[in-house]
Amino acid sequence: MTEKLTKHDMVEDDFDLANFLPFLLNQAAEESSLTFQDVYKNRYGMLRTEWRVLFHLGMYGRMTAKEIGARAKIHKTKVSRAVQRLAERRFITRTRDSRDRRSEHLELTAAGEAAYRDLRGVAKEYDRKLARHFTSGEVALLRSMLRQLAGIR
Amino acid sequence: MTEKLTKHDMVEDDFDLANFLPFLLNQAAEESSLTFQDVYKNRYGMLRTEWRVLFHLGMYGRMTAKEIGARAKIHKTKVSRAVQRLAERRFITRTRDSRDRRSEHLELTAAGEAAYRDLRGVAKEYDRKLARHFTSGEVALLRSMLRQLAGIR
DNA sequence: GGGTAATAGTTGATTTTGTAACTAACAATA
DNA sequence: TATTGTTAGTTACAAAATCAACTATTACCC
Repeated sequence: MTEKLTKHDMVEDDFDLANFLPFLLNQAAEESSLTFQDVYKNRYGMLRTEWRVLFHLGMYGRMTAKEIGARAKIHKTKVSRAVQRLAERRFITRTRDSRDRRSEHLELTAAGEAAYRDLRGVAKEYDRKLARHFTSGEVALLRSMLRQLAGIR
Repeated sequence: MTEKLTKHDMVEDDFDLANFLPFLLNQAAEESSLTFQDVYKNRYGMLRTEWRVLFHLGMYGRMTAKEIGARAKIHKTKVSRAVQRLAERRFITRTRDSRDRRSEHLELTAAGEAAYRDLRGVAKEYDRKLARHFTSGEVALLRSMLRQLAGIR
């Protein structure tokens, strides 16, 4: 006597959306961002985009808004607003390019540099904490895969 | 003659923010979401949260807004609004629980089910495409690590 | 050179999200 | 059964993201 099965009792497909990579990536990204967000938010009143801009400038040095957008894949309007706020708070300086006066070069001030170092220290610690769950080989592989998925070659 | 080095020439630290896990996770998540977003956005006019709610209902069947929020870690206000929109568009039905009239049970309509199947098919194909860059062992490890980082045990 | 297209960055309008306060229903306890 | 506390879900308002249009400047090219 075969009873009627609901659609959810039947195995229709071997694909399980709970393992869908974009879904898992988003969940992991969101979860791992939250803890760190508290730090730059509470300690420096920064938004996520601002922290990203700050860390790109801290990591690679002087560059234009466009370059930051390209590297970090942040839309130019977001970069523009983040730059405004960071400049207001004296974390960065903006200087027009003399040869192409449309663009301007952004650079960390001493205060920006200090914030960057501070946050980088926290980030380092937090990264260690996240990596602690895995072997160093696993973490290396994870980073490499994420870089590839992110389109960073 | 030791020249003055700029701060970026010096190695101050072994930690490179370009490898910061939350950063890499976000980049990978964003990149991998974009392609798929186009599908549910253009094909069904859905937002990300709506697609997520739809797929939870499609995957696990009838459940309440609260359960969806708990499983997918989506805030209740986001779920509430997604449910409203999905119900307006007749992708889901809402029926009050007779024993506890605060909560209601959500279920896919035929149209919702069709959309779910369609999108799941696209997702499956896309997942395969993403996984193609790696060995199956690598992908399995990746998923498992992401689950752990996401706090899904 | 003059006209057109392209580029860097900004601004404004519209959507979407986040936060907090709220309603309605239920539970527990005295 | 009144009192107080919880819970499911909604709503209102503020914050932020998105999208399109805009300014100013440079590049192209006839």
